[in-house]
Amino acid sequence: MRNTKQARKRLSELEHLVMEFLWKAGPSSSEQVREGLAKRHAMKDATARTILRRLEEKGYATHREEGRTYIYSGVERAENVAVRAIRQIADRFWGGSVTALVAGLVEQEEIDARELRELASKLERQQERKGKSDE
Amino acid sequence: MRNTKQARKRLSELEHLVMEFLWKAGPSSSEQVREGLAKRHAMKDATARTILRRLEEKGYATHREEGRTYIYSGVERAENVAVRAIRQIADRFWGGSVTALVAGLVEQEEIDARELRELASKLERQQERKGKSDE
DNA sequence: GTTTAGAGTTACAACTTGTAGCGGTACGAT
DNA sequence: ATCGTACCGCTACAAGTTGTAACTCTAAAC
Repeated sequence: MRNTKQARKRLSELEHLVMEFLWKAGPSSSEQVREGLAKRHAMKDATARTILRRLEEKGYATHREEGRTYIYSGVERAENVAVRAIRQIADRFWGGSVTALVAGLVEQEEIDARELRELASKLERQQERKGKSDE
Repeated sequence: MRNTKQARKRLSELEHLVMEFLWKAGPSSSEQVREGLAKRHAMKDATARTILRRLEEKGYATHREEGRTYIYSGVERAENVAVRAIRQIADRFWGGSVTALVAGLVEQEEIDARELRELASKLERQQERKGKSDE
């Protein structure tokens, strides 16, 4: 089944919105998606179902059946998808170096160097704790 | 579909490739672009010109005329475009927080916490030096 | 039995993407 | 002056994507 490690297609604007909803709200029916997004983007039920189906075709979502209702959920955690996207940007603009990318973020003043250092220290401590308890 | 809101359109695969070339090689004629990308993506001259024209329409490139030749160049620095893309990802997946995004990168092991801290310290020192000399 | 919620199927116009031909024209060579 | 050539503008077009949804069918709810 030639479909294991596919390079996953891009999401359209609306598809993104729906995925965001799924990630935030958790497993949902098409109707819940439609209602949940009504304010940001109104659509008919059939439309919501089409988007969900396409997301499943593209490999971003799956569904299980609950009675006669389809409950959709994201296949991967949001972070994974996001990180893949970032990785692609790193590849394109910083020769694949995520470190360089972060440096770029600081340079462009998207994040403050001090804040970054504090964050890094915190994460480092967390990691150490985790490392110890893993032994 | 109506994409009335002009928040800069997305680049297609080939458009990306051409922009990368422009950024790396600097101002170039369509012919230079075509030749420069020949190995990665062969195309006829007319095709190269179409892509360049579209890039200009989308606001990513401009051209000046040199004799009867158009010399194209990127409107913004690559970093700006990249950072905008990252910002968008931060918006989508981390509620707009670039800090959270970086934390996510560490969590997903795209970058090591220690490495990040070292980078942050270095950048912080650089920033201080710069801050002082700016006075 | 009739209504109805929800799935499946099909459609379709607008837009995008990659690809390029054709025609005009200003230059440089003959 | 003439002619080939390098370049540009304009036009085209098939595939694919996107947003939007109607229409149909079926099983469950009254």
